Amino acid sequence: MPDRLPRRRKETRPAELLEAALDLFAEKGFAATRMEDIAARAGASKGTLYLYFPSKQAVFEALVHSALLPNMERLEAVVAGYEGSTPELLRTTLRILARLLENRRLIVLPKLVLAEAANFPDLARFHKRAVVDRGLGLIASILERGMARGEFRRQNPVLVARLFVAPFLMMVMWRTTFEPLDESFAIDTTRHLETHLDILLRGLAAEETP
Amino acid sequence: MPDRLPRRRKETRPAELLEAALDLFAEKGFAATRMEDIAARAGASKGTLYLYFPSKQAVFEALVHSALLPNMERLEAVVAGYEGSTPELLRTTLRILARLLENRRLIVLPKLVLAEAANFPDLARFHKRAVVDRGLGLIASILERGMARGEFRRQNPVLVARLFVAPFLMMVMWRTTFEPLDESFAIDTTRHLETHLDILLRGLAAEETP
Amino acid sequence: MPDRLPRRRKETRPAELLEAALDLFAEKGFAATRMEDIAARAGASKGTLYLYFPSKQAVFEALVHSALLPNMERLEAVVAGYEGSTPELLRTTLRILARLLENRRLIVLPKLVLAEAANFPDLARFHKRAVVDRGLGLIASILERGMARGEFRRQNPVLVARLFVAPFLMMVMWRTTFEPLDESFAIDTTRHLETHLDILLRGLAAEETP
Amino acid sequence: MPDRLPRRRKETRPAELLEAALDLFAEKGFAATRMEDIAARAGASKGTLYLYFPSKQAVFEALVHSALLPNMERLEAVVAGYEGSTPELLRTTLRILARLLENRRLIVLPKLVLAEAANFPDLARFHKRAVVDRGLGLIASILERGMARGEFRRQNPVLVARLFVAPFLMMVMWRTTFEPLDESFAIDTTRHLETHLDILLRGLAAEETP
DNA sequence: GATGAATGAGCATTCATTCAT
DNA sequence: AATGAATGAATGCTCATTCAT
Repeated sequence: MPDRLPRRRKETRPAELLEAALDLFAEKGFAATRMEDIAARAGASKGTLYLYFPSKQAVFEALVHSALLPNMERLEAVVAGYEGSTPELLRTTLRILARLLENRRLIVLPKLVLAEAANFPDLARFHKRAVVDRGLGLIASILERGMARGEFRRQNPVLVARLFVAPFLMMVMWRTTFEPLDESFAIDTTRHLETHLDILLRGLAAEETP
Repeated sequence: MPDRLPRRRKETRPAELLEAALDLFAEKGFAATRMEDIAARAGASKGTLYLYFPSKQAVFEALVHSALLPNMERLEAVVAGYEGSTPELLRTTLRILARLLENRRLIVLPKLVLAEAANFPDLARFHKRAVVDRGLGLIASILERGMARGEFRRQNPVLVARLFVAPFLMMVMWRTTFEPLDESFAIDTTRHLETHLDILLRGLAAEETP
Repeated sequence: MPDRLPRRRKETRPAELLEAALDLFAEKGFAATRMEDIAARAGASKGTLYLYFPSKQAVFEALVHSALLPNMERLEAVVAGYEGSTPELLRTTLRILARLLENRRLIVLPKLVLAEAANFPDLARFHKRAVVDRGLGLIASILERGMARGEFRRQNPVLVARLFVAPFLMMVMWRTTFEPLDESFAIDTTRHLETHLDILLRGLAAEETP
Repeated sequence: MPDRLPRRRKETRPAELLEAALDLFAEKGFAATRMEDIAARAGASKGTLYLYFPSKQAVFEALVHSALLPNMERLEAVVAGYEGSTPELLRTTLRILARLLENRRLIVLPKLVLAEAANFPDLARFHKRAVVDRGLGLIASILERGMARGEFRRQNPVLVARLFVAPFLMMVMWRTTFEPLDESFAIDTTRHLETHLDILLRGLAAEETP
């Protein structure tokens, strides 16, 4: 009887399956990951996987929902409650995002969404709305706060938000694309992003009013 | 009368086939594009396609080689012959790259390479060496020129080169991923990149020496 | 009502599939037999065939293993337990092998192995070791027994074993190659082999010791 | 002008093409040999090959005709003119055939005919008539001569002819199937056949009439 | 709830053969 | 006579999905 604890797992099963799926998607990409492999890694059978998710695409979508949205909300909460200077808020935001980039499994999700967008336009649309637009909106609101407080010079906040985010995208693509090829391709994320912020803050600084 | 000159097209056929492949890869991605479709769009048969390219992967590779390398070389030539101020050189570089971004078909190639890197690591390695590293090296050399001439403050040039490039990557991903979903998602590339350069140049400007 | 009991046939399926494969290989040869045909003849789908055998070659190999080895063992057991005179043992051996030749489906396997040896060298190697060498060794041991007991004159037993076997090979090739072309090409196997044994035994007989 | 002697080869071209085909069939078997390869090895183009042979099967047939029949005729001539004892004639016949077996390229033809018989029944039929039946007939006539002259005891000559030939078939299959796998699998053809003849002649010897 | 045997649509690739030049 | 570009039928294999147990 090596097979104890069979029931009662109903609650945890979906999470276990998603975790297995995330691992495999990270390792081999979406197309190369077989439903059977996902089930096997989660210690379940193919049938069970289909019990919780009606299709491979559904697994992918659930993964995106479950992994990205909580982080989104956490970040929004931090920003909402912030009291200090806007440059400091921007630095805090950058560091929170940088910490997310450290999570080797999490980081593959945006890459996957981008890579598979042509195959799953609905998912891409959802991701744009729920992650991209919402994230850019959050950054833009920070920038507006800075402009309103005279800390930044006037600029289109949405536009700058995209520029603020671009180096994160670069890191996502680099780490998911090139780093797996060879360890020596690794980049120092922190330095990359701190330099980014440094240049950005100087570039955004309000004109000296002599 | 599209059906004249059937034989002796050995010279033009590969280019026609690559063009068709690029169109389809752009539309549907690599995996979803069938060899038969490529051939058909080029007005040829499957067998003819295999006459010129031994595999689907080979088509992809030939596409990357033929489309990216010439532009790389053109850019290097411009930079090598430049005489004016470094900020102007950076602006010229940005505009050349921006114009490449306008090419709706060309732009899908980097996206594809990134998306398929896991499936074609050799191609990814080649692309990193021949496009990414080479391109970043070129930008870094421009930045070094500016620092040497006292136009920019001292910074790690490779690091800054990556920051210079990040918004281009963002545009590539945006235009290939989100714009096809809905026309209204389009971004004004020029404004995006000009703002980027504006902030970057300010952020990099040499300290006032009073 | 051939369509009952669709599931839970895991135990019997491989044998059914191999039987179908043997039929088709016998009829059309290895190359000309399609996996789909094998599956269809076994009342299964292509996918099911691949569920049990990872490739066409694997089907072939399983067939060779499953059909030849048991007979090999049976024959060895008979020889090992034999008590009578060696000429009688040789005659018994010949009759057992002759009976195997009667099996119209079994007989195609050696023919196939020979015909496909260039395409499947590993299989050929295995077959040489597991069937040819082992069989020749068995015959050689019988011949040695006869020589040791003074029933046969001294001769290289391995060499003679090959001569003992040659007419069986001839029957295999004849029946698989020429008989299918025309019924009238049939040969009386029994007479062929009994004559063979008759001549061989006389040719091997110990010199009269006057 | 590296391309001299273009014309005038009309006579030799077919022979060159057949030689190339024989080489390749010997190396890789019939199915695995591509028409393009045959043409290339003969220094010609695919089109030229089709100029002389209407199909791959036709190449095969021409090969069988051109390579086997002359040897057949040569052997018949030797037998027809023979004057000595029948055992000696049998030994001479055996040696002529043994020498043919030494020809590594020639030897693959019977193997190919057997292997491909299912795919080319017409060729198999032709081969049976023109080579097998004719050859067995020749041997049978020698055996009849020996029985008529009281050198051999009475036996069905056709039946014994097949037994005489069986070890040659074994050598053909062995050398074409197992020897290419590993040099160490080589057999001493001469000893094999001489032992065969020795046993056969004893086995056939007329009864001592005391 | 859970299983895993069964399905079959889908696609890359090969190569004998044709025929305009 | 000779070429070689073009064709397209044919087939092994994969894997998401279904469903009887």
